[in-house]
Amino acid sequence: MRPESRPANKTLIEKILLITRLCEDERVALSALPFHTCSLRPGKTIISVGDRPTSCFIILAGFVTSSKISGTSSAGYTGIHIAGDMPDLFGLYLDEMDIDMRAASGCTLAFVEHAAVRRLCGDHPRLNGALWRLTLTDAAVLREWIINVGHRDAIVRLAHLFCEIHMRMLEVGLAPGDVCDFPFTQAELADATGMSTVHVNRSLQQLRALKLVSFDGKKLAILDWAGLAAQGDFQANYLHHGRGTAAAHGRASIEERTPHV
Amino acid sequence: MRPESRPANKTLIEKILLITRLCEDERVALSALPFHTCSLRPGKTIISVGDRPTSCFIILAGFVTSSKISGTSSAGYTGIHIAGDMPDLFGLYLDEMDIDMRAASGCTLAFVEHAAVRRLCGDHPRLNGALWRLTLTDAAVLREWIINVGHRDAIVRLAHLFCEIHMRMLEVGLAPGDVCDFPFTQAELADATGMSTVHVNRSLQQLRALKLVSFDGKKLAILDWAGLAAQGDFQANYLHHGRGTAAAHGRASIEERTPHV
DNA sequence: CGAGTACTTGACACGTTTCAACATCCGTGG
DNA sequence: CCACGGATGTTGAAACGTGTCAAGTACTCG
Repeated sequence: MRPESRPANKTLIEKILLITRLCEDERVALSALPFHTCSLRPGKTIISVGDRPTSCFIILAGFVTSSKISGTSSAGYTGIHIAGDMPDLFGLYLDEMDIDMRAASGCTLAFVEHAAVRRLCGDHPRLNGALWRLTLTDAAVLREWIINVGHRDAIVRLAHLFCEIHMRMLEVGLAPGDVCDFPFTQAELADATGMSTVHVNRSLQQLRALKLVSFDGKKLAILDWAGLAAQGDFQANYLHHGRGTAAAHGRASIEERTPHV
Repeated sequence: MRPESRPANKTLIEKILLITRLCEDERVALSALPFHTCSLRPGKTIISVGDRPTSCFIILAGFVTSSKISGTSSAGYTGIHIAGDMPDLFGLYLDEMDIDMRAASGCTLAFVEHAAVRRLCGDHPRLNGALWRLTLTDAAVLREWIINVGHRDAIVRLAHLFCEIHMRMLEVGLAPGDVCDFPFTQAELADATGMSTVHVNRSLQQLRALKLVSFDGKKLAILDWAGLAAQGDFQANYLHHGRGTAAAHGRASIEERTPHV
């Protein structure tokens, strides 16, 4: 409730540093962002379809899921968000939320008022770009999910999901020794992959039998990265790691790309 | 090649007007954007995975598809883009393209250099916001596609796709009398919905038998909107029509949204 | 007119879902 | 401490939706 004073949005800064270089000025501005943290129990709803939030949040710890068709028995996840993510940043420019978001585990969030973010973006063009880019990499993950749930079959789907989560956890330093938290039930994996709980169970057993992963509903351990990536048809390019080129030196010019017909 | 002089980015302005109010200043700046148009034959590749474009394009006429796993026989569409869209705007901040884009029909595109767009965004904060918002509504469509291909069955999937395309065409004035162009083969619908060509054919026949749509590979006519929307589990909210509220008067405050646990 | 492309149809195979029963784990309260 | 109950995981058998294969038809364009 009351604005916290400790500089805990270090998490966001680190995340942004993954993709953009910041000057001192910009770091200071980021650190000065007013926010307040709060802790949520697993299962707690954060936002619902139709909401018009005036703030957005950074996940400091834990997991958050996005879903649609909440009414029905099966949820239909559109995304899984981990520490460092800012999953509802898109609310900054979208009128109404089109998804529900829930705390998939106990988690702590840092809320920032939209107004403050807008001010930040106005004052610091490169931070504006960095945040915009954050929403674009999220969109890139959405594209991959479309392929995953729509065009790959069960075992591949699951393997791919594990690869993605693990890779993203690695990126933010949360997967030491190829092990990371992943407190999801098989039913939740079913929601994330568009399969039935029973089939998730069976596919999991196959992945275990192949000695690719170990997963107990709490921790995810990758036993054989190359093998799992092969099994999961996983190429990490869509995650857009590394610093973006705001002043891109592209190789392909317009002429090369669009031969006139 | 040579910068065109006629003011044909009217299309983009109209699109942006759908979501944001512009002042005279901003309209002038938009109209002054240097661009050059080109026409493409159907099937022409526009961008490929790995490209690092230095410009982006607005679709002035025709249809463009985004896809992944291009190598394989079946394509795996991640999106269908129509006139007024700026489907690769995300390249402005993403290093490498993670999708392929093809002209699905003959189409004419207007290319704008990234540098020019960046300048525009720097000079006009509200245009910056409008373009950002464009990428966010695209992302909202991606979320819906995840649900569509992952959680709905064949007939519903197809019906939903038809609803979406038609609604978006309506939005930009290209579906007078509930009829719009939609020059796609059944094989392409299969790529877009993650089903086999044969099953697309059979599902189509069911939709026709229900007198919901008429579709001949060129034109799409909605015969019964309410019926089709029901059949397709379609709610238009995710398209985020109407003007966004950059200075949102939200009802839900942080306190309401996030009870402290 | 011929050839290629798109569409249509039928029969069959297969992956996945559903249902139902059972086992296991874990927190809670007696 | 143990007993209980609920949620989670596991297993089998059967039903169903969708994919695959293969043949055939209709259309379009040169």
